[in-house]
Amino acid sequence: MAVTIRQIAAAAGVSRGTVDRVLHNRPGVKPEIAEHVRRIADDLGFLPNRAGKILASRKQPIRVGCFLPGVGNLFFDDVVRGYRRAEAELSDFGVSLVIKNIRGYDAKTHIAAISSLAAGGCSALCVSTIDIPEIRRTVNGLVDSGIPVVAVNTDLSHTKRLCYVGCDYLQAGRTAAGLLSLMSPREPLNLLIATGSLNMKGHNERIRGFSSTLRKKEIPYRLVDVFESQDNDDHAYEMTRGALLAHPEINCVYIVAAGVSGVCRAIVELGRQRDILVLSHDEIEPTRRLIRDGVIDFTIGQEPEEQGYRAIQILFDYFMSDRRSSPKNYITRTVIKILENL
Amino acid sequence: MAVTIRQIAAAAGVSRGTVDRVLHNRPGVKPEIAEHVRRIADDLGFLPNRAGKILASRKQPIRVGCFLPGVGNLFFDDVVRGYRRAEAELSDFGVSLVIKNIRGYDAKTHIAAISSLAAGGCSALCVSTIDIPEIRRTVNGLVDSGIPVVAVNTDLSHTKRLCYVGCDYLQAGRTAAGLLSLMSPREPLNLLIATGSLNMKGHNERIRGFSSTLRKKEIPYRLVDVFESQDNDDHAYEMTRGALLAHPEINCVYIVAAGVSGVCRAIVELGRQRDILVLSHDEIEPTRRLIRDGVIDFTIGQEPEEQGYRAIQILFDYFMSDRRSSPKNYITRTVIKILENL
DNA sequence: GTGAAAGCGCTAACAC
DNA sequence: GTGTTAGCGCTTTCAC
Repeated sequence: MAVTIRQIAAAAGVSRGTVDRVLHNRPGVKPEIAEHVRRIADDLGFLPNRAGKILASRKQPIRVGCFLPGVGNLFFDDVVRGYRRAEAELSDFGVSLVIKNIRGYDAKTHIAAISSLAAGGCSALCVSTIDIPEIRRTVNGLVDSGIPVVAVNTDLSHTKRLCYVGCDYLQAGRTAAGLLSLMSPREPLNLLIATGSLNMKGHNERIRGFSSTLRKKEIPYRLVDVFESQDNDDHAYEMTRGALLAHPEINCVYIVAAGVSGVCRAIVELGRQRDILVLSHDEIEPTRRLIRDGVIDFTIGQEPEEQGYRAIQILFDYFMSDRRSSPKNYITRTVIKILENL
Repeated sequence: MAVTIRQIAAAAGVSRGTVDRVLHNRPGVKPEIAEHVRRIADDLGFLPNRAGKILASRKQPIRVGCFLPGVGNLFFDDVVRGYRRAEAELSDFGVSLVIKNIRGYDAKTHIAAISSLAAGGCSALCVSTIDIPEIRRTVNGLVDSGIPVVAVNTDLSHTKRLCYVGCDYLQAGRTAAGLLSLMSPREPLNLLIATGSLNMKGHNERIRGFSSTLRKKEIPYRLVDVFESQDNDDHAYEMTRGALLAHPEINCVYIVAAGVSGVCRAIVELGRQRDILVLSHDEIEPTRRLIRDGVIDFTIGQEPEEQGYRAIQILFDYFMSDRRSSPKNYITRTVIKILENL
């Protein structure tokens, strides 16, 4: 049986209260006693028991605020599912969530929402937002005021966020190209890239990974056109249609982010789904349907549910370790999905 | 705050002890009172708090015995890793493991090992074994004597095992073929199949899924040869070498189970790695190396670590729910791995 | 500064 | 049959 705080107290000849004070670096213990207790705890290899900790700490429940721009973006539904699953598992341990789901990428709106979560009494935050200076400042401010923040799905570079939980965008792009190269196309690739936004670092990294791997594998390709869908299917449809009509030689469409339905609608309407290779990222229901319908050949996923789930687990562990743990980034796997393993 | 056993006791005008007895269907409570308490518990939506339960139940720690034939089979190392990770996470909750790792598939040895785990005071078992009558009988006997058994990686058909935690072999085979079909080979496939054993249901299911999907996709193929590696690399090497020499037209090798290193050694030695498509299952270190070396084109994995981890979690939840939960099978994902997403 | 004690929610041993 | 009580390991409050 593992060593308990009681045994340490007995061995050190002090009370359990004192041991607890020492172990939590709380004031009110004579330095020499503190040192003595610390030594004994170390010698005995003391590791606090989580079950006891959890039960006792129910008096200070943990409220986690989750911010995400998921309205109108099915992708985030899976992240929320992960959040909720973690909440269900940890609710008995005193964890509850407040989820703030908004639409779009307006910086002011994001800052206001994040700040209001913090003001609303959350003990920690999970945020999926844009990596720009104003937001980084906001996040740093929150961390300074004692609210740990986990960056979910999109990292916040050079901030004091606790850690990043999300995918490796570069690897995702590389994987798309790697799989494409295995398919050893007969003719040179005439490529149309439909990205989400050229302002989104993740999207650009996917493209960078994609093209660098194509070059490395010496796959001949020509980039015919690139456009931004702005996460809007109608817009994506128009742009795709225009590009395909203007450039009938296009034989491969790489959908980097949202807009999948729009892009594919154009492809199908022009009767090109048989002769155009279509690759995409992420795995929402419309994407799955398009794979089943034979329009999309494969998609590269990033385990969004796992991202939400892990972020909460990491925060919980962090609190349970007295905010001492300094968790590592958690990078979800790059998942290849084709019809058969959907 | 959730409703506690105390509140039920108060509401029902009885003691906490009585409530506990009712909730656990223990004898010694007048039926009408029991009914009354049950009603109140339902009305209040009582859900026992896991933290409390866990702490209290440390007096009866849970010992799980894990049996697997993993000696000499790297695949099982990952399953064990999953077992150990679950143990580490749950050790504070009173869970400990006894892992019995043996070599080979001799039925008598398996039965002896499994029985000895049960006799050794385990409260539950995880077993990866062969699905044959003698073993099914043994498992049923254990379950009858009150030891729940989870079938890990290989199901035990028509037994009283709690549930199956493992992959979908049929889907794995289908996915291999699906990906192969995306690679749209220029010439008809002349196929060599290297299976583990024709006695292993899982291996056969992979082959069945594989060939049915090839047919469905109308990929022209001819099965040139099939052999059993018996999980032995040297034997696999000899057989592969013989087949390739006898049939130089072979242009695709499907490695269904262990023996990957042996098969690939023959391919490389004969200088055929450039012109033969090589697909495999599972993802052990030699397989990864062979993918990096460009010998294997892709492999289909089954998340073995997740299997071990989940099996323990499921058993723990089962005990925490007073053995009432009757868990569902847990099927791990069919994972496609290529060089870029290894 | 330090010890003693109460309590988190649940279980089980022991009274009556 | 039922109530009471003593923990599980930890935190925190209140005395001294």
